[in-house]
Amino acid sequence: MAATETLTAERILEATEEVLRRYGPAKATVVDVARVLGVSHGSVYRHFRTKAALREAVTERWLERTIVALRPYAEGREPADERLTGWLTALFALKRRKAGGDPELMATFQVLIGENSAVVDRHEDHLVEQIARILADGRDEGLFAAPERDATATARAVFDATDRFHNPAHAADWSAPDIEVAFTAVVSLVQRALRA
Amino acid sequence: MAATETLTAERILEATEEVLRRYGPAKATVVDVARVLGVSHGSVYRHFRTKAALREAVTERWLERTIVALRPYAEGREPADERLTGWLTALFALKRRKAGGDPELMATFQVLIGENSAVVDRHEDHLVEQIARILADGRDEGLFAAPERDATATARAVFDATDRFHNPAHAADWSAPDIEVAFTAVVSLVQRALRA
DNA sequence: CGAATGACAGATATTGAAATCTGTCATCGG
DNA sequence: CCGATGACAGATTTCAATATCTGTCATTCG
Repeated sequence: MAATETLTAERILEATEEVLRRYGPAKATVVDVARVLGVSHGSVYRHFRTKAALREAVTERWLERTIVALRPYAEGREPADERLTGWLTALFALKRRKAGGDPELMATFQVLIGENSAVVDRHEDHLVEQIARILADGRDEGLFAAPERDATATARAVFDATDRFHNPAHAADWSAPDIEVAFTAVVSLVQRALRA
Repeated sequence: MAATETLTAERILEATEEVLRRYGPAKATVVDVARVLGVSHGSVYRHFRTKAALREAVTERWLERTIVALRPYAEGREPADERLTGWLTALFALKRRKAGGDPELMATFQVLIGENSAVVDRHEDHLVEQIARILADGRDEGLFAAPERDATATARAVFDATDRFHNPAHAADWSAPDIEVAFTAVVSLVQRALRA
């Protein structure tokens, strides 16, 4: 293949993603990754100590994309209530599109998530921080009531309350006919709870 | 064993539950059930058309117990907001005790739930109806605002918002140290949303 | 006569031998 | 000198032969 290019962690991660896509989490091997790159599997171990570390890095990269996609809502200048609904809707749409568009890839992703709970915990903290930022802005704008405790705790509650609409564990439910209705109902419940 | 007693659907269900407990969902067979009862497996098929129907019946029985345990809250005479918190807390405690006390049994239960989504859907409808009843009482008492749509839709939103604290898919999270805090935060979010 | 049995066919699960994979490391080549 | 290689040991997975299970039904038993 492109044996001329130097072997970087980045290129290995891309190849790993491709192998995971093609063979799924059960059959994707380090040897497969090396084959895609046209190198020996020993070379892969120069950049990643174990297969688990490699898969963890892929998981991290994958989750990072969600953070980036949601940043516009977290950092926007619109009224906080609109940004919150926008953020929640965007997150749901993102996950749902991924789950609906390629169920196998979603299943793969779910396996990786299950393997890397520490990475997922950090990712959730990032998401909750984005919500907390919207809540803090909302309080400053007088749209949201001042939280009883800190904004992060309330943000976590909002994240937990909408769990059914972003946690991949529920992906199977997202093709139900009335899922949109259920989502809208929970979002307006949350909005009512926050309103000043 | 007690070959003198007549073979009833009830006795078969008890035996099936025991076999599921002992061997788990993967290894529990109709032959095992028959062995526990001291009959031939053909006799079991006189009462249940298939193994799937037998497992479905066990699942239904299992879920029914939750409905019964929560009825006092659904039908109590205390103020509706207290009843709602009580109901949600009782449901969480029930599931959590089951998950924490016997993780293997919980895993078995989860497999059965996955196999019988129709039964689970009906069960959820019952639970939502219990919440709806509390909400309707709360509206009559002037504690809760009149719902924008019907009480059942709002009840479903409350059920969905607390999903993380009763859906067995999240059982693994329930031993986290701050799960109580997270639960309390979501419940007070919900209460704030409902308040008149 | 109606409930229970057990032999049976096809489907599913188990098992253990063979193949593949993971992770290491002495060696190679630019 | 430094990244890449490939042989290797132990762990894991695959595969096909074997055993068990599901669901039916003709027959038995009380």
